[in-house]
Amino acid sequence: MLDLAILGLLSERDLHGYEIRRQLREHLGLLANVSFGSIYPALTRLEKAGAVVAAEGDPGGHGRATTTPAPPTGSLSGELAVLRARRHTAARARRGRKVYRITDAGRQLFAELLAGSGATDDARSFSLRLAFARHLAPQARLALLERRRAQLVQRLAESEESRSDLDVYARSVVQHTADGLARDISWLDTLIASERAALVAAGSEPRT
Amino acid sequence: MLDLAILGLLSERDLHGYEIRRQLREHLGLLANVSFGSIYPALTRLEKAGAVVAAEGDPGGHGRATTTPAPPTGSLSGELAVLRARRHTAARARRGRKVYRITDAGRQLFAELLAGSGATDDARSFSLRLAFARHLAPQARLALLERRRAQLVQRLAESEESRSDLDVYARSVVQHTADGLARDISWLDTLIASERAALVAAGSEPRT
DNA sequence: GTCATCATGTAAGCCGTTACATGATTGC
DNA sequence: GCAATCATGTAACGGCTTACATGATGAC
Repeated sequence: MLDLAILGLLSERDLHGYEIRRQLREHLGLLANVSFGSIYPALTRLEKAGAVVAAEGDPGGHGRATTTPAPPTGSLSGELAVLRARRHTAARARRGRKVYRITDAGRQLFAELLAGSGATDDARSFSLRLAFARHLAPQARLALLERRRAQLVQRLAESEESRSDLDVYARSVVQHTADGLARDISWLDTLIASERAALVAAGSEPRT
Repeated sequence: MLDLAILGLLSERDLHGYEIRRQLREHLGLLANVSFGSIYPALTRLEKAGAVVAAEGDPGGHGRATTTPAPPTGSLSGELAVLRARRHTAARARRGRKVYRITDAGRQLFAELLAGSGATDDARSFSLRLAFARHLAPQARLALLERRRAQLVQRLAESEESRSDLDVYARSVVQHTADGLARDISWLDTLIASERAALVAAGSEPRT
């Protein structure tokens, strides 16, 4: 889950750990309070797995040529980010600030996590995927939404079948949860509808 | 969190682990899929802490007098539960089925967890507390609701202040989340209002 | 006689947290 | 020179999950 978020952010621009956290907690409210104790190990893990590479942020003038000597393959925004990050620090050595760049393998991993054969169960995981849905093929996007919808419908059904001998408070909680499910479902319905419309507009047949 | 749930269920009737799980996943949809690997260790922990005592469910006729020889202190429902559990098995030894009963220490722990000086942060924890709010003093109940309300209001404010350069999907997620927060807040408002009304009806001043 | 359900437990591991330790840079 | 913020990391631990191991009972 964290991996997905990190790769998602990195697939837009190169970032260092501290920045990643900021984006996570401001930008997306989802993973509101992920801590450094989470992020840094995650980055290390991803680096070992070859999903990202780290470039030391100018540690004294002897170059940022750690692994990738700035390949021209579409990473213009990445280079800009590095510059931006270095901007108001001029050329000073700002402590080993490691700027991470996603690799091709990383992009592939990201795609896999996003498509997510692995359990889409929880709300956070789904929200996160949806937040990055832009990187998904239209059909995959639609599939994601529909899978989620099916889950919620099922849960709603289950919650309805056992409205038993609860007291006021428990009942209120259960009811509110059910209402929330219904609301989520109709939200998904609008999203699904607009995805369908987009698919139709693009010319292909959107039948499930 | 699990401890709270378990103690809450046990404070209503004596139960064995398997039953606890059932109640959790049917009754309350909250902790939908807690697994045995969670529950049994939790029970063991609680037993060690003296919060519950276990009575072997008739393991051959040599008595269920493990720790408490059925004290007359209000545990009538507990005894009934044991009988109910044994009912359709007649007098057969149904494998060491451990029926747990909450102790006075357990009730106290339950009260503490319910009042919750410890972080009320997450939705699950709050919902769980509210579901057991019946066991709370009216003022504590109100305090719980208002604390939660304050949290949500703050989160909503934070989410509003950073509606930045997100794409359609991310924006939709953020917006939907914010809507959910607003909805939760107005739900809490109705609950708070009815708690206030109850307090007034009971004769005391509900200021704060 | 075998399958579903009831029933309890252990072990390994994931994913994340808090707390700790360190240090550089900027602004006052 | 001191505090706030930026920046990275480690260690210990918490809570829950999955998978595994075991066995009794009842229904068909």
